[in-house]
Amino acid sequence: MSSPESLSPVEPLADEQPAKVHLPRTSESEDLKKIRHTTSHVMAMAVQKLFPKAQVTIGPWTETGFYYDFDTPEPFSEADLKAIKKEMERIIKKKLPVIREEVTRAEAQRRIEAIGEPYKLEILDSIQEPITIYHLGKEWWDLCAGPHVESTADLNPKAIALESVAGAYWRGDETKAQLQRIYGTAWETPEQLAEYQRRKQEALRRDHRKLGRELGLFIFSDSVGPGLPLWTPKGTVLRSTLEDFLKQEQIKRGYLPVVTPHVGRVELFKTSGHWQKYRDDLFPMMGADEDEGFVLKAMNCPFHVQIYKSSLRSYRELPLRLAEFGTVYRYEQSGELGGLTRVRGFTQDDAHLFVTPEQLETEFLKVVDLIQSVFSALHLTNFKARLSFRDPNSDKYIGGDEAWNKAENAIRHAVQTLEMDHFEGIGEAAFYGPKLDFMVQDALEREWQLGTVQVDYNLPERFDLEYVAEDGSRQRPVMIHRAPFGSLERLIGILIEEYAGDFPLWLAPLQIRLLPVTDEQLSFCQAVCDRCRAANIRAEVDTSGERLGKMIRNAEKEKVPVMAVVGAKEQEANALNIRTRAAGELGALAVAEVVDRLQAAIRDRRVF
RNA sequence: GCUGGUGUAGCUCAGUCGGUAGAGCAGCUGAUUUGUAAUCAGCCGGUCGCAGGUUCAAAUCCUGUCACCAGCUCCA
Repeated sequence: MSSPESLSPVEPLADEQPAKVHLPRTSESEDLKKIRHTTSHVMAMAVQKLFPKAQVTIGPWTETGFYYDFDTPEPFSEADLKAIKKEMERIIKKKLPVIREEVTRAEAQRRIEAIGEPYKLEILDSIQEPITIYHLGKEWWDLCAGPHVESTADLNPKAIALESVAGAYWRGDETKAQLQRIYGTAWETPEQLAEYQRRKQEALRRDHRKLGRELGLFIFSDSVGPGLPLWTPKGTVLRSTLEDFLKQEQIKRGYLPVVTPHVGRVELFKTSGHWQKYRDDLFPMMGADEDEGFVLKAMNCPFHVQIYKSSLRSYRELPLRLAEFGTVYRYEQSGELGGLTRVRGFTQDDAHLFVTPEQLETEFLKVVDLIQSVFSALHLTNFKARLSFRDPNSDKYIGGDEAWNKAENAIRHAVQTLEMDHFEGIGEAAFYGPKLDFMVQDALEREWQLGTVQVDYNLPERFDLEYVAEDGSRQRPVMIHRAPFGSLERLIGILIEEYAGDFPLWLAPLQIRLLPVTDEQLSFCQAVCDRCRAANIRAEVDTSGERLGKMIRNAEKEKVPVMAVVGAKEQEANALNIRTRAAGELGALAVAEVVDRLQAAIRDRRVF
């Protein structure tokens, strides 16, 4: 991964929340791969022993464990899982040898037909030679590419756990049968298993849903509806600080701010093509079935396009960069919603760049540079860049081959120029063009897309956009859609987990809290607080009348970065006794010095 | 949307075999005026997610429904 120059030194985080612990993953260890493969076979064998009617389908390993899908008349209960685990222990104790056998396609087919498992036949059709079968002693076998351990004696039942049951569609296809999937995890030693489980617990502690409630950043209300977060005062400070930060960066780079409505005519989205493509995801409003009807805005592009179209554009005006923090609404499937990472109403830090074909690559590079500098200011170093290209065998994309190839090459070239670590995701493109996505992981190591840059030859076509070129001819501009944050909601969710709630000073909803040792210092504290606020520092006085120890405890729990203790001595000397979360007690400092240092630290996005 | 799990006070959680709900924290009030992570006492707080059903009696059993969590599918 490229490491762009940091805009500010890395801020140390208070270590109350342990740092992420890296566990060995299957992709890194051949031994774990073997263990998980064999364990999954043992589980399938156990299931078939206890539930002879269960059809076994497929059972790969995952990064932290394994799963197997079964077609059963009755879903598995928790009691069933316990019984299956017991049966697995019995099988492991038998010390069955794991034997690899290479067979011809015809032979494999004959054997599968003999045991009557139609799912295996489908799998057989889709796999390449050589076809291998792995046996557990003489009692059970399955098609499997391996590798496996040599004997079930190599498995440690105490390092294995069955975790959950979930529905999963056969071959991931919604229209096909839903199977019962059992997830498990397997390790070399019980200690590794315990470490893995402890790690999952820890992830739960830095979960943004939990921290968001504890720190009072946002809420959900049953009366408002699922997937619609409400921002409390503290969360709103965080939001607008991020917004202001990006707005300033954008002004420096020649973006022009715009504001567009939250609803628009159905007709607009028919022209853009979104209506046909994403009909079910739009929130309908009155008369949405007719062209005169309205829907809630689900994307900003068609609105910005209207602004572009509002006058005849000259090549001298391009690139035209229209930016808006646009709130959009999408009716996501209910099972998809979760915390701030997947919501139904969210604010995109959206901008649309209208450029000439010649400007495309330069502008694309500039956008990527902006995204990199934003990520670096936020200390989000743990991201991956994904080149999202179309699947050449699918027909869900709009636009000609030539335009697609041109755009894909431009993106590839840009990424190479910036020497950015990346991977290609075939079939991940938007229907109107290829894109470059920035992926980050949440506390539970699930991947989310944040920033995105998308090239679009389609909308200019559909809306018949033009500019007047140097030679007086009418030309078609290219559009770049881009959102460094992706959505403010998702970004904040990820940031809460990344920082474990411990926001850097410049982002912290409250930056300094003044703690009067006795009521005698209340008015002095109030005066200092006013002075801080006048200097744009987010300050507050603790008026609870509690003892100092309790006030400090409360401030620490709320993760206030700077605390100022004020007793008789400090008031006398016009000073503050500073304690920071990151560095502890710093001793007495003059009020003026504290204000200056705070201002500078906030401006430079540093620690106090 | 599908499969499984979970819903008890603002938060974290008890609640046995069906017999009309309990703790800590938070909040409020009072006393205390306190020097670097919890001062003491009292008080307030619940249609047990919601709606039906079974029963003399339901937080507890049954059905439906809503929300949340994990996974699947989708994702501009």
